[in-house]
Amino acid sequence: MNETGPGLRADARRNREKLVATARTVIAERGTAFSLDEVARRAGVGVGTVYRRFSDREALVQAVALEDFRRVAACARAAEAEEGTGWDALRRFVGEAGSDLLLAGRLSAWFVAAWDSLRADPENLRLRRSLMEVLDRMVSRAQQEGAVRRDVTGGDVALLLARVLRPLPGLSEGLDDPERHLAVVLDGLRPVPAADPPLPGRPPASGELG
Amino acid sequence: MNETGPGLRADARRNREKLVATARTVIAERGTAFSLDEVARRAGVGVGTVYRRFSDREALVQAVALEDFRRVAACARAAEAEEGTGWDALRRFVGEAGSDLLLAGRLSAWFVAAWDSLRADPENLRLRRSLMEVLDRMVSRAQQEGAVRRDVTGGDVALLLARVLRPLPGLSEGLDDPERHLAVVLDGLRPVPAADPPLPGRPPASGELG
Amino acid sequence: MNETGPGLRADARRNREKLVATARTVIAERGTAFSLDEVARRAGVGVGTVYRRFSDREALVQAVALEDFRRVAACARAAEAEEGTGWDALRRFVGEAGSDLLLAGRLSAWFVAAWDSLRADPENLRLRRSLMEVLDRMVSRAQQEGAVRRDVTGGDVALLLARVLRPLPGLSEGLDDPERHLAVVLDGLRPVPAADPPLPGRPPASGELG
Amino acid sequence: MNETGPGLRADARRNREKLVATARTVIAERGTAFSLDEVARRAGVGVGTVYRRFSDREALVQAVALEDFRRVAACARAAEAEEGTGWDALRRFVGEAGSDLLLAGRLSAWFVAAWDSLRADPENLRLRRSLMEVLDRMVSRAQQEGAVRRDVTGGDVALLLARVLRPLPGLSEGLDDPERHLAVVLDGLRPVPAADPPLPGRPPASGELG
DNA sequence: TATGAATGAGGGTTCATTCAT
DNA sequence: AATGAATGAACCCTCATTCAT
Repeated sequence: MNETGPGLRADARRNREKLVATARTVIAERGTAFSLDEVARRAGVGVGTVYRRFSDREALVQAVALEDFRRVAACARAAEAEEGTGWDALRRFVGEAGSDLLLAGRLSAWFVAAWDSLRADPENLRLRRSLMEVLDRMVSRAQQEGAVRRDVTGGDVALLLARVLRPLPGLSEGLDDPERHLAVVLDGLRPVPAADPPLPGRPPASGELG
Repeated sequence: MNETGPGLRADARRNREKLVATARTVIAERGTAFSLDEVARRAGVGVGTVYRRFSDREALVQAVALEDFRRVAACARAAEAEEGTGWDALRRFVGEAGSDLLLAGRLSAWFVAAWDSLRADPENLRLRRSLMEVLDRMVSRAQQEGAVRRDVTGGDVALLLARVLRPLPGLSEGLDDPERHLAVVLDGLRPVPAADPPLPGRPPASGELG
Repeated sequence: MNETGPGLRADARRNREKLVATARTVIAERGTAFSLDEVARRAGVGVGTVYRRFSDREALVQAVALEDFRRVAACARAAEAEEGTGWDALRRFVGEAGSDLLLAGRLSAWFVAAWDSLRADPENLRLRRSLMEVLDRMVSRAQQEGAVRRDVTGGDVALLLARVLRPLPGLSEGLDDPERHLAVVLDGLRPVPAADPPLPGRPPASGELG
Repeated sequence: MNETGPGLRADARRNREKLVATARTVIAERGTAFSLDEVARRAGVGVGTVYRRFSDREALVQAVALEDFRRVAACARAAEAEEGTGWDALRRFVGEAGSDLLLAGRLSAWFVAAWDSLRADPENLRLRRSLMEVLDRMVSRAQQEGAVRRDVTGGDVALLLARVLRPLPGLSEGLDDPERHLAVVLDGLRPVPAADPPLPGRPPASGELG
């Protein structure tokens, strides 16, 4: 059900891609309460085609999330490879998540909701693991550079991104500005002046998320 | 449809309260995909009674959100009245939102979804305005105290709370720790060392949220 | 889901009865491939009403089978009580199954298909047990009277009835005459002249069917 | 659509045969609720191929029934030719129907359901006529031998076989033993002691079935 | 006023059938 | 000729909402 390779006929692959893209849009609009019929209609195909490609609703959601994770993971790897410091890499990644990657980021964040079934997919698992490893390395380097407080982990970054990137539905245009609030969070990750108490709770291990 | 006053017969009011409380529980369990039948059953009344009290599904959700907003607003007023500094008040309010107010906070955050229809209800409007005024005052005082960066508003605080408090569904037990991440956000609100760039975007005016 | 008692409102009970009766007809026409929508339409109610009374398709089938089993069991008890010999009771029961009970008999026979789920219903279990006990007694008595061959059991009678009563779909009118073939079977149950070999296979114990 | 002759390319004929054989198996497993996709998949061809060979679902079912009728008819002719008496031929035929021919018998019995459309196919018509003629001859001879009651016809035998051979779905393993009950029926065809009343109803003329 | 029965639109899913490759 | 992708009607079932009791 996750055929993406060249095994698919050209038109079938086009349809599949159209479906995933349409699903992303519809989901962004309607949230999890989207309807497969609507996706099919707006993609210009019959419902049957949706079911030929995706065994069920869940599978379609997974496919969207998978594509998003791919982009996010690629972006993280690029930031790590091309930036000179851990902090710069982290800042670039978070920045891109909030602007260029916004939609992708929102959706993969949103679909953390499907965590259980996502976990089942091998490629998804691999992607999440890889993403967590990159984030952990970025955070560690930035901590050694003295640029990030020592009591956070890559997992914290992932979860904070997920929290902030999800859309706040119902807000009037322009109010839902995740970039702005990501910047606040980024500053919250800086080393703290002595006065403030350390973070409560337990830092999430990357294995728990990846 | 939102009669809460003494105009209601005693048993009718009891039913109404039971329904709102049950709805809160059911919504917390099932998310937005809860069913009115289940609420009615678990409240021990017929569906008809739900409709006598709440014109439709939306109205019930609003009623729950309203009660939550009331608690949140009361908490903010108490923090403002009882704490010596704006920063202490802000910290206390955010802290309570993450612990004591957690459920209420999550729900009201969740129901930001119903923002448009919530706006219609006069009491809700009043509550939100009042909450926003308190938050704005807290932030202003804390900024004058030099405890909070100058480029944020009470609206930023409200939105950041909403973002962080919403549950991250699908996480394994213990991973979804909003208190921890509220602490990061709180630190992000502190005045920043000169190096970091100012927040991007536009500060939300309290009127846009209240 | 099997409320038949007085707990049901009068109109609700009327609807329930109409639904079971309609279902019996539709099933007789279409076989197991009948549609709930058609049952609802022909009963003059909405689909929702079907689902309010019967948790699912299976439950409706069970309800039909249950009513049929009730009639069949009652008929067997009457035959046993009112006929002077085991053979007469057996002959009367089989005869009634083929004429008066025809439809009921066919359906309960047909719905042996749902054996597994039917087994789950306590009343159904009780009815089938009771029916098997009566049949076993009839056969035993008739065997002692020398009227029935000694190598058959009440279970054989039940299975033979089930086989012969099911409709032979597609036959032109008048060709599907189960009464005629029940008479052949009844004669086949008579003690056999010495020459013929005994029945092959193993006699079914009544416990296996009841 | 029923090309079986040499007009078909070798691979096409192989496909056709594979499809009929697979269909028989799948139908035996799933009953009438089988799906063409499953047949195609298990036969190792595309659905399109099914439709190239069989105009629709019905036609495939007919093809299966046809092959079965062929076997049954051949078996009847062999019994008639090789047995010394009409009774022996009849007994052998019925016995083989219950053992060797069991599956074929069940299926053709099952597909009496498709009687109407079967009637349309010329080969099927010819086969059924031929089978009925053989059965009528067997019964007549056996009646002249004094081995079979005078009030039954070949059509009765055909219908009784159809009734008894159809599977009783839902029975636990071993309970559905058609051989045993065919033996009862065979005994029921014997001449009856004077006491019993003659068969009710009207003997089916072979023309009505063939 | 409270109850819960009835309604029917709508969503998920399957599958016979058609058609582009 | 074979393949399997696409289509869409039909079915099961749920649930918000209305209405008779």
